[in-house]
Amino acid sequence: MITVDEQTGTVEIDSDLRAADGRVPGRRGLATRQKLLSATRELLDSVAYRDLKVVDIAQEAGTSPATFYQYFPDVESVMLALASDLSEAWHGDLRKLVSNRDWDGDPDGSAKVVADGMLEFWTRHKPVLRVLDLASMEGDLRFRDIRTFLLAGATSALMDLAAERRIPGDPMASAGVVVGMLAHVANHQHGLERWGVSHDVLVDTVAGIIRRTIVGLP
Amino acid sequence: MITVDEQTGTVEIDSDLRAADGRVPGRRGLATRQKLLSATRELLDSVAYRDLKVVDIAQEAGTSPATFYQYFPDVESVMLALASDLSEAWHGDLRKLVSNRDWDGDPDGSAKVVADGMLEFWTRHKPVLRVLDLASMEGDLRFRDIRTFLLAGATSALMDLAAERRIPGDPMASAGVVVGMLAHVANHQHGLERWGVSHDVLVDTVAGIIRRTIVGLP
DNA sequence: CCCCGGACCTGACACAGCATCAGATACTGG
DNA sequence: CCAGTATCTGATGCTGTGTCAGGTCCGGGG
Repeated sequence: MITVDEQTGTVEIDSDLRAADGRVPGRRGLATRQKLLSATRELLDSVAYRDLKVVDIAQEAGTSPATFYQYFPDVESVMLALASDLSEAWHGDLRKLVSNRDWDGDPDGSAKVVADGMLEFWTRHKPVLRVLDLASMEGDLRFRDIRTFLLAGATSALMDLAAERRIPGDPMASAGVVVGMLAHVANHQHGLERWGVSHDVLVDTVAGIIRRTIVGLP
Repeated sequence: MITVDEQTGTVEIDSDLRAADGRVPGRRGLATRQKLLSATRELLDSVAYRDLKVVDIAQEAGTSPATFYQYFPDVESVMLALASDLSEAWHGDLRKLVSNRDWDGDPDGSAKVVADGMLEFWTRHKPVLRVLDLASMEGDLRFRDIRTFLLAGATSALMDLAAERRIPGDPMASAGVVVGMLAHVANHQHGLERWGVSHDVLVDTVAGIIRRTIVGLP
């Protein structure tokens, strides 16, 4: 459920939030909840997920651990909320990144825009996304569903593209693998750069794979 | 092996393992250490990395937490050891998986064997590898170096292949992206299967990408 | 303006897991 | 069989978790 408040511009996802005691939080409470979410995102830039503690999140948010437990049962749930918000917010944009392109007129340029856009998105939200990835791999269905939803738009758009063009091989598999590749490359960009691969070369390489796998050669 | 003691700043060049008190472990001690490593690997099949506790590892290994600390300073170090062992053991085999192929005579078959082999390897060692991946992403240099070493053989073999064949684009980037793709696909195989992509179709799709990116089309 | 009731926050606490060490136990060579 | 050393662990202080009762804040009715 997504609600948009026209006056404040606030986007509220999941309208039936509850505090630990069953209360429906008001304005002040939601602000605190938001501070906890931001604090978590902030900390995740510098501390490993494994070392992320409730105490630290509370302190970063300028509140106490007890307050934390008013809004989340544990750290994992904060991650779930962060991932869920991200997913709701970007699902559509990622789809558009693929579908709003002129694939017939400029296939190479389109592939490059998609590659660059995905890498940019993944890099910007890396801390949350790598936890989302880990939890999905570990078999947590809640995280996996969120991940699936986040990527579903882009994946199905790529799939349609591949199907339309009668590319040899399974369109679903091709789209899934390409999206996965984008995610992985973004996550390990730093590692690749250490091997002397610049950002631009990376984008070109990935764009080339998209081009050949999804669009096909002329 | 080179070890740097963070606290004293001592650089120790010594292939021998040391217990917490500086002793060189004997047969019995090494067996205990090994039991702790196995217990950790075992537990990682079913519990999330974040929830992996020293107490549980000790219990699974049939010993006490105090003993754990004789051999490892913390859980992260066990992971480091597991990842390092894996890397040493498979570095060469992964290289051979790529280089011992008849790329001229049977490029499609070769690509498929590489795809299948990599996926199989990754799947078999998934619990350790996904932690290795996460820690690398989080910027931990010790893990990143291990990951780099593990993949260096296969990557450079693919790179040579791409360079020999004068494939358009940067060979290093192509090889790195392909290896990353393999890793990612293996990790998220279960998720892709849920979208109705079978293992065989996945192997074919990935093999196709290797074929087109590294070997080129006839 | 004050005061009241509910929304919100937190100090205090009991308990789990971390990390260390001194002393007990088990193995091995002689 | 004993001495000596390798190995193990119970006891312990400390950090972080999760809960609750009671305190603080705030907006609306009198």
